[in-house]
Amino acid sequence: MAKSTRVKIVEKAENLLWYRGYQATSLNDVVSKAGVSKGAFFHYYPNKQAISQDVINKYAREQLSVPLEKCLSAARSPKEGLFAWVEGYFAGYKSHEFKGGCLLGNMALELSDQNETARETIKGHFLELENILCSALKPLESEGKMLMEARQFARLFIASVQGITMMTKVHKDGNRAGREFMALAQLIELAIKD
Amino acid sequence: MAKSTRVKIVEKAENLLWYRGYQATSLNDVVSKAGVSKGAFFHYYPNKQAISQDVINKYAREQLSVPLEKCLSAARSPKEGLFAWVEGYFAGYKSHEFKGGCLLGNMALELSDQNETARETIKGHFLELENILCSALKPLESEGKMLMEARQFARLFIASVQGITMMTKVHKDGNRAGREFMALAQLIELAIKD
DNA sequence: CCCATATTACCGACCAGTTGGTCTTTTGGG
DNA sequence: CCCAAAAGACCAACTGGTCGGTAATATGGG
Repeated sequence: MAKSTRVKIVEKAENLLWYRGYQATSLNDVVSKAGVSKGAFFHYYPNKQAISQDVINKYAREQLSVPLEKCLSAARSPKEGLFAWVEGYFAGYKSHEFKGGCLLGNMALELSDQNETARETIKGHFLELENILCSALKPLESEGKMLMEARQFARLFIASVQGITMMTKVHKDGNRAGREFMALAQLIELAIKD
Repeated sequence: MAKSTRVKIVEKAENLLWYRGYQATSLNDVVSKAGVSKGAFFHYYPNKQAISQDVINKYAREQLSVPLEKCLSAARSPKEGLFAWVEGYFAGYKSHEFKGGCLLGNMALELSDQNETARETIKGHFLELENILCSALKPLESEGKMLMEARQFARLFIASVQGITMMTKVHKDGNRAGREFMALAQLIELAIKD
């Protein structure tokens, strides 16, 4: 079955918002690249903000929380789950030649000060990631295996992932990126005992 | 002496680029807020890119590398220098109500994929910070006080600062921000022995 | 089953406003 | 008088969004 107009729009919008950002993505771009008319776009979405919200939610779910949960539940221990996730995230990023980075992080910096509702949405997604990590790490904390409070570690981990994603986008160097993500693994190693 | 037109332009441009980003800052805004004419602007700068480069360089020097070097050289040890810098950075950020974040990081995400020369400029500034940190930490490495390679730690530190700055911009919560920056201090504590 | 009536999906010209940038003109100190 | 500095009118291209209209699809009574 052919892709519905709505799906064509949201997929192209995700792609453009991811790789160009909010301001640099024009609705004309979205509709022409998606092969639909301006009218069709405004039939489904009232404005640019609305589709951006949709895209942010879709991205956070499909690219972040679902994979993270999958890694954590599939692994034999939270620590191994984290390693697996870092590896997968790095591989995916590398396969895109370190372009785009994390849509959620990009939108976070571009929109947080300009659009309060976007900020709230993004904040919610980051909190969800934090909670997913926390609920996986809490057991370790009770066993005394955490060298840092679980929640504190979760926050530092998320921030480091975002920071490393940024640095990798700037440097666009595979070797360096590898070492950068290795440092992330070292952080896990430092903070969680076996 | 009164501020020269050039200075008025660059200061206002820095302010707008910092708090709104590249695309969201229009030259009309810059000139009207700076109280100068369009003609005056284009007398000093050939285009928007050029002044953005100037602003990025000014910011990286005045807000990042100079303060970092000052903290490291004033402290009794690199570790204490880092703590002092984190504290100062946090205090400055807080006094702006966690708005804007780090101009260099903002531009990194917004421009790295759109403008190769901007990317190179930003990359250079991040490398400089890395080198400043490295040269301060190398001695500790020889003394066996580093639990992580000095360069590796420097990179993780810079990335974490960027990530935490991002998270703080999103959450805009003073208590949370304090804990977030505390985690940064813990990272230093974990990686450097006394 | 047929067909009138709604409803939804879609089209693309068009709108006012803004953008980065150009060009001619004016100003005023040395 | 000269010329760097400054002014601001102006421009084509583009922006997000509107609008009047058409085509396709459901719906439901006779």
